[in-house]
Amino acid sequence: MSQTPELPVERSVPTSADVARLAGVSRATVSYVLNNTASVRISEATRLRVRAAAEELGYVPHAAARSLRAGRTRTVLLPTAHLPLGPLPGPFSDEFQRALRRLDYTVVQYGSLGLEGDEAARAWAELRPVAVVCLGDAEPTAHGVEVLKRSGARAVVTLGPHIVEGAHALVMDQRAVGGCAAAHLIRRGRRAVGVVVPEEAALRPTAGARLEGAFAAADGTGARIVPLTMAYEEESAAVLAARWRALGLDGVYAYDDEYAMLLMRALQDEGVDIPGETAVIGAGDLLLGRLLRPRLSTVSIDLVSGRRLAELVDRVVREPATRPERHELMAVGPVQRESS
Amino acid sequence: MSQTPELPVERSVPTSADVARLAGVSRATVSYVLNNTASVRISEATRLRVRAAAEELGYVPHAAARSLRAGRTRTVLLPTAHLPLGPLPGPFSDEFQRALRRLDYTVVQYGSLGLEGDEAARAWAELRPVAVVCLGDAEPTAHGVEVLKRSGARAVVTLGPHIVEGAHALVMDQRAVGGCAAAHLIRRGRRAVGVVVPEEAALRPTAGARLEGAFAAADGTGARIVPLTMAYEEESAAVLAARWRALGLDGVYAYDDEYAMLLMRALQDEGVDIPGETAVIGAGDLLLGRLLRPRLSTVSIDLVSGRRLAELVDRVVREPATRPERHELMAVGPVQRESS
DNA sequence: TTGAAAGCGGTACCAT
DNA sequence: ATGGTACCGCTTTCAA
Repeated sequence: MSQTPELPVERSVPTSADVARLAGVSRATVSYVLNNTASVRISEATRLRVRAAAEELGYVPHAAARSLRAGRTRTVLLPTAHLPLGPLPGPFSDEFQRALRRLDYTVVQYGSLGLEGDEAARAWAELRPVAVVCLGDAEPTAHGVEVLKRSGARAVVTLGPHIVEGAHALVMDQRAVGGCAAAHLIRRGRRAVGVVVPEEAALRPTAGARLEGAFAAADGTGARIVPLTMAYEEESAAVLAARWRALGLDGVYAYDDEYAMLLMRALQDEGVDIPGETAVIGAGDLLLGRLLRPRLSTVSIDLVSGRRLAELVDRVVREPATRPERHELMAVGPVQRESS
Repeated sequence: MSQTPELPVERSVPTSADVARLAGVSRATVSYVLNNTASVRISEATRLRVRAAAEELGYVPHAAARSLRAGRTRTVLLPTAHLPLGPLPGPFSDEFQRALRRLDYTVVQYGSLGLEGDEAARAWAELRPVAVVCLGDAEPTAHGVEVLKRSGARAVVTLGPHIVEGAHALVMDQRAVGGCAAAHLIRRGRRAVGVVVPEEAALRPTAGARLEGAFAAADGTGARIVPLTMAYEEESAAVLAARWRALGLDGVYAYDDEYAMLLMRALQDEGVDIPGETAVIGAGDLLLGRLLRPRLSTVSIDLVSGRRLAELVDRVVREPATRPERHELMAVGPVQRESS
């Protein structure tokens, strides 16, 4: 408190009025210049004065004031329950964000960790996003969608497994993943197929859909599906592996590659031959799956490009009359390696 | 710009004035009731009427209007270049966010993908966050910090490797990670230690700091450090492995566990004995590292709890006079397994 | 070419 | 116990 020359610490934040004063013009002029408003012609001299003043003051426009006045935002909200975006690969979200930014949206990710259902939707609605894109975890309820729409959201898009009533759904059907995995195992002659369902709560929606898909794939083939719960921990995998032979399974789809790698190692430690005794398949086609021996079979999940999803969002925003559609955003296919 | 195609469906978003009208009270009263303003006493009957009206209309307050009036937000901005949060483990960020929410902040992650340096800082400043916490990637420049402060940010916290001038820095020194890894290898008798530097641009800051730490650890020990670039792809690892013997290294610290697993497999395929011929160590203590054989040695990175970091942020926000400090937020330690 | 002024949706002070 | 009202910072008619 005594050494530095008393900086007026609480110097107030510069507003467009400050810029106007310094440049000797009106606030309106400042707005015109800084926004390059095409419908108004401002002399070059004035433009320079305004720009210089803004620069000197370190003026940054106030987004809240701007959107309050405009009556709408360009905010696209991505709610996330779990931080590393649920079941989506990194490159996809990167591309998605870039594309949205190029379309002049402000992409904001809102961590909804402590919030439940409708409470979360309310919190999102307070920000008046023009669109809400739910990437897998953090699904909105039907009522939540209603709240968002009422608050001005022109597009509520869900990539989750279910169609949420009222949402302009772009459905990414996780059932296809489970179906593909189970079908692959059955095609290769397995008749008793375990399906790992992670205990982690955040993965439940995805896991449930994948399991559902596995059941559907087994339907009418004579093969049976056995759900198995497991946590992402070595011990949990070991416990499951210990009772493996009692289960009498000859194949297992282990939710995703990480769970599959974990389980496969536990089974090997238990002396289970893979794929002889039990075939193993994961999902996601992680690079690391190729490092184990035997190499891990997997289900590759190709998403539509982030760019295309961004364009879809943009279209719905501009024409909210668009009927909720069901776009297929995901292409899945089995990748057979050595574990199946 | 003509963009409102007069949709009849465009029922306007309910405001507190609508609620007031429906409840037959003034806007002030609505505000008092909905915010439970302690300094004002409202009759129970009125409260009920207001609440019912708000409910019926599906009223959600407008965050922008509120913070415009308040003159400040409770927004904590987490800029992220890469979407799944940079080099931080998931549980940490989860906890951090939860804790901030409990302290009544609104946590918003802002994807800064297409933005460069000062441009990014400007974009963040438009949101008038009360605090900005940079979690590793997306470091602000000194000028960026200045812009943020001027725009009203009370705390600019960086967890990156460098102290940014003006930022209330809580430094997470990634150099310690590299130092720990290198020291471990040297302690175990290795004299020529490779350090993998990922080619991925997003990892550069972290990787650079870790490399720097490795150099420092080798200093004066007679051991030498050899930087090696590698991309996160099987082929890149194979290329590196192919010229391994020519490099004459007897140890390698491979940035993190994922790179380490990739490289280790490539080396094994090349016939390099691990750890006999070359010791390998990663960082991050991933579960998957234990699944390979030999089991991967690693550097465990324990962060201060997210809760504590949240409390630090809160303190700086409430007492911005707090001198920029250098907190040690990270505790690292070697975890020796079989690969070293 | 520029300025004055009316709001956007809330909040909080001051009356009543 | 409530209502009236003046703002917050910015955009955008409408006039000059």
